[in-house]
Amino acid sequence: MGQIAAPITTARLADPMNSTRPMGRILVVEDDPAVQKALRRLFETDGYTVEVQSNGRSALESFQAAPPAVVILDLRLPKLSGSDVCKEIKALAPSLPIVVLSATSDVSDKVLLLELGADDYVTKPFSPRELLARVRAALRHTSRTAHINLVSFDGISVDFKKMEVQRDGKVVVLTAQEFKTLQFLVQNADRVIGRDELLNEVWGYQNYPSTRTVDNHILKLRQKLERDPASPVHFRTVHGMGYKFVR
Amino acid sequence: MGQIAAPITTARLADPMNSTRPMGRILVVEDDPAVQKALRRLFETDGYTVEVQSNGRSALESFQAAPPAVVILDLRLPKLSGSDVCKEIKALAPSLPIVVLSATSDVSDKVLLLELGADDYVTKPFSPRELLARVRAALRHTSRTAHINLVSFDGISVDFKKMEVQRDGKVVVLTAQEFKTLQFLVQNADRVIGRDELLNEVWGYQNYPSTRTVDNHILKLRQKLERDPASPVHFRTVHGMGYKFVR
DNA sequence: AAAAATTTGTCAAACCTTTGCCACCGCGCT
DNA sequence: AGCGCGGTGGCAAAGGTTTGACAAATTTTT
Repeated sequence: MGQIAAPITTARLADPMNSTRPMGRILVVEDDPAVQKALRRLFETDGYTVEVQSNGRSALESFQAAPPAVVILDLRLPKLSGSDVCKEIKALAPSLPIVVLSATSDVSDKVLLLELGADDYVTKPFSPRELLARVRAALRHTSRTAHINLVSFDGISVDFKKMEVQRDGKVVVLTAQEFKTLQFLVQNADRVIGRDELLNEVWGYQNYPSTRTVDNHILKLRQKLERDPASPVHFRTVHGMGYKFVR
Repeated sequence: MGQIAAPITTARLADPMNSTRPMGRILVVEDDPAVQKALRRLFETDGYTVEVQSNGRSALESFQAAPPAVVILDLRLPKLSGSDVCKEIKALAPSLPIVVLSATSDVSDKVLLLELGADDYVTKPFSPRELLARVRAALRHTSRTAHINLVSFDGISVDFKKMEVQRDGKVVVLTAQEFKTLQFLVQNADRVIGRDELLNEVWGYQNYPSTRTVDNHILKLRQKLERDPASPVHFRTVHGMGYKFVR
């Protein structure tokens, strides 16, 4: 298991670019304490919340108590075999991605994998980067439901795919964070959103700056997008509550 | 040979909004009943219509009776070898994508595949997600990029078929990796693409280098193709997000 | 109705990340 | 051994984000 012990990837920033979601919870089902520790560190460094279970039974219990966003499952498990856990979970939540860790490639039977309903598969020894990449990919796929590419209102158009905003036909340059904020607001139009919620949803659990930061970003959005930033129409503040975006 | 030794296809991004698309029919040619069952379930879950054939002969018959959108082909087959089936199909319908399931990652297989005209292949312990992704990619490939062999802009022309790039009439030599990166970018023009996504789609999972590597390749592309590499026009960086190719 | 308390707007400096670029290492091919 | 390509790590520069202070606005208390 050399590679797992390898130096962890450079502490990446919470958000792997193309998502505005907070990182999710990960359920790691693994009996080897060393691997547990390594995985925990790996994912926590990347901004996920990690829960570890050492055996199949407790994993299923934990799963039912609070379903995570992804499950990482070792096939060799005490109490209840990995395959059974996998099947159980798939029965309960078919769309929840499961990444299987297998000790060797001797499980080389594709049948097994397919039958299990696992979504992805990594053989040990695996590289931290690869596992991370697969988890990210898994998350990306499931959360891509109902994705809008383009919204426009009042001469402003927001293209989520190109990450481009135009006002009256002219491109307005937004920074990454500004864009993410905008995206979240637009996707939650008409709803009052507290600073805390924005912080959670846009900034993620990793870095939790002061609430002033939110104000600043709203400010910038108003300056860049409102016709009269002094009396904002779209980015409204709801005193004592937060902000609300209306078209 | 050098550059063309690269994998037959470049993996592609799964389409974000495939939920409403009319997914096609898939012809699965596979003799192991267990795998048959698993594959059927996998694809039907994803919305495809699946037809299964257990041997080469019946596969060809079925194929002629009603051509599917994609063929998934196991190489080890009774009656008629997978390679023959592949050749036959390619002879009848050159543009129809075929994804081959190969038992081993034997190199000779890959060469063989190229000769056969398969569009993609998946080697033995494969993950369902991966297979699904490849099928989706194959479908998109034919529907979108199949006929586009050549793209040109700003005095630069990219010939995907010949794997050749020219700038102002002069051939520019790109390495395999550079070319693949270029190809992915061009095929996803105008969209912001994160380093992670590039890593996934261009580099693949098996070797997952540092994100720095992506920067380097972009750098090279800029040096080789941009008129003024210092202020790139086509290979734009989107700070905090990734890169975006625009013509 | 004024004062006090709380919340929000605004700005620029401080701080931290990300990117561009380069030199270097290693592996496979001749 | 030499070459070329792909990958790594480091450094400086570029660019963004966060903070903290204070003004302005709003609500709550006297």
